[in-house]
Amino acid sequence: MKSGPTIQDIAAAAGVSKSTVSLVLQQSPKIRAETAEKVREAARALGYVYNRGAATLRGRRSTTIGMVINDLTNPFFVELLVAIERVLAQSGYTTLMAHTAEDLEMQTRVLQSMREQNVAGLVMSPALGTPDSLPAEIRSWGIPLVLVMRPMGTDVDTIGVDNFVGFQLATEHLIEQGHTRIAFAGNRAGYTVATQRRQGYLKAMADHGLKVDPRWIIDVELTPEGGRQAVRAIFDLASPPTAVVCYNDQVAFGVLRELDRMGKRAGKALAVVGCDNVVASEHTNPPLTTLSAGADTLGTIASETLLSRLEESAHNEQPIMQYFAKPKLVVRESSTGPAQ
Amino acid sequence: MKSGPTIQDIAAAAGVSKSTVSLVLQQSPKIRAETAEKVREAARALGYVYNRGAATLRGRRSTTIGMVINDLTNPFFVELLVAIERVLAQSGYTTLMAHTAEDLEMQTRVLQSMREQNVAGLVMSPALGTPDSLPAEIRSWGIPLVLVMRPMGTDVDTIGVDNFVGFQLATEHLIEQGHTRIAFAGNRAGYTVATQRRQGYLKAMADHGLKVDPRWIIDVELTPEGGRQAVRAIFDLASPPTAVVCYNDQVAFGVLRELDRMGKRAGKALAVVGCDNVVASEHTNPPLTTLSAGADTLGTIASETLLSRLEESAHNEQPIMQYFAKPKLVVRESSTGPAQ
DNA sequence: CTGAAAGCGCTTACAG
DNA sequence: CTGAAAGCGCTTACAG
Repeated sequence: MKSGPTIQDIAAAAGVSKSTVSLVLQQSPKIRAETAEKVREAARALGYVYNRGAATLRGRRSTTIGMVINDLTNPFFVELLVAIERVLAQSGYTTLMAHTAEDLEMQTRVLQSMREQNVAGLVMSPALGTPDSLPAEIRSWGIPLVLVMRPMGTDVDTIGVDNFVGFQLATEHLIEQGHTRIAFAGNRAGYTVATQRRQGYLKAMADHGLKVDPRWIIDVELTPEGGRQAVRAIFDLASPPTAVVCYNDQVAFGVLRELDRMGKRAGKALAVVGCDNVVASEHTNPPLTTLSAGADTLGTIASETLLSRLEESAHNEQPIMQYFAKPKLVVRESSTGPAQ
Repeated sequence: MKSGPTIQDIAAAAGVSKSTVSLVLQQSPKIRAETAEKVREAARALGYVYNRGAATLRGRRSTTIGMVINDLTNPFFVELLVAIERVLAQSGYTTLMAHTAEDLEMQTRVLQSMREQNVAGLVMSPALGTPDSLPAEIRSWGIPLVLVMRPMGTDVDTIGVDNFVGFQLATEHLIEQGHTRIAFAGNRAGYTVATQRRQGYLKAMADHGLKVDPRWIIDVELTPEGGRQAVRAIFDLASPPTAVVCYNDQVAFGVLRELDRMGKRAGKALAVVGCDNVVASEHTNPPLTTLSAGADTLGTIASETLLSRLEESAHNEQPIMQYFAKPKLVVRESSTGPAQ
């Protein structure tokens, strides 16, 4: 860190005061055009770089936003992150990113670090097992928080998907294809999102008068390896299901892989539906039918929710935002077989 | 941003001076243990949060590292990012992340923003078409720079892979399987990394006395869609190649997909090798043979290179680091067929 | 081992 | 429309 010219140096070069330089840099209309031009010229000539840290300290408002993500190995979150970063950058904010890898201790460290860095706001997808009290704690720090994908009560701005409706949709699609024995892969006990998804599945089954064998509801890790286990569990049954709804695309990828290894074809031996519509789902063999929440749209809404919180004053507080997008089903070969 | 207690408040509560509090927070051995404990207790009681921005301003050294990545949709870079972040966090640094999406204007903006944020150092995978002068320019800013994956001359610390050796290896593996007509998918004119990879491929072919039809060297986008085009180009030839070396796993995914669509099986109709060993390469159908550079190792080395630059003084400058890992070939079914 | 003082680079009322 | 002055929260020589 060698320290370059400061506004003081510009002021001297342009023959004005520090205050004037500062106002010019903030594009203040209070400064005459010629003066402003003279100042900008001097700044350019000196190779001036604005010191945002000093401005934050003095001005008491920061332009960095913290983004805490639980799982960057899931491409859906990468797409979400990219979308959020894009919108925030357009509004002049810098994104401080952190990855918790579903580790609560890491999450605590990361949040601490973000406080120390003086973030103006926080977008967060909480790690599994995050205590329900965390949103209230963050609020007590005076940092606006928007939760993404993983709801934690109704007191905090939340952007996510309607998992119940989505999994109902996915299950009904399989029922329409003539399936009556449908499994659910990726149930995780005590995990809100998994519960919502399971209940959407159960609702669709019940609505169509289909019985569900408890062994069809398979608790596996939410990874490709989990998906492979699920397939083995399914074909271990005396009369195995003919279709499976997977917790997400990662699980579905494992399902497709294990089917292939067994010499079976997804869509024929077992109809498969995923969730997230990650880019790779279009390129699997066969291509994966999956629920699309639109990472791009969700990221945009999340950013905009946070931005409007940052702009609001004490008098014009807006109501809590709870937005759950209705997913769409993108039908590909894994659920229909090559015939269609 | 509500402003909490400062070291001044702690000093008052603990009955010591500001200086003492500051020293305690820096774990200075100059302070007696009892005094330190008293100060820490007061800080805890007041709910104190360290203001890193103020410290940076006064101390003239920053603890944030900028990380500029060209393509987060490629999971390899995500793995790299995660590794780098982990190592830097262990050394007390915070990572400021930015994604350029191969856009030069975006890259310029992002670098500007990082300068304003006072980053102590920069890890960067430059966007395609970055001018050769950029590393020198960044050096002139006084910010240490480590390049990852994409070399730009020998004057700057660079961590990457030996693409030449890697693609030689990949091609030789296919030759050992009995292939003599081998294509290269993902040549991009004027792109250093693509050139290195192509030359590794050509070397292996030449070493084994195999001729290369120019139409086997296929220039496509470095995406799954590019891979699909490559397959169509291959089977349009009168006597098509029986194997293909792909620029990276993304391209290979498209190749596998298009083969499947044509009712052909990778490993039988066409042997396929990728590069990067991204997590998903293990879960394709069939699983993908690919070059592994070890994102984790590379990320660790890159971070450590940067950290040692940050610690060095003017007197003990270390030589430029140019580290190119020899990739390993992970052999899976896409290059051997199910027989093996 | 601890305290008083200066100052990092900026912004923001307050005068004029 | 512009300038002089105070101060954001911290660190770092310098005394003692």
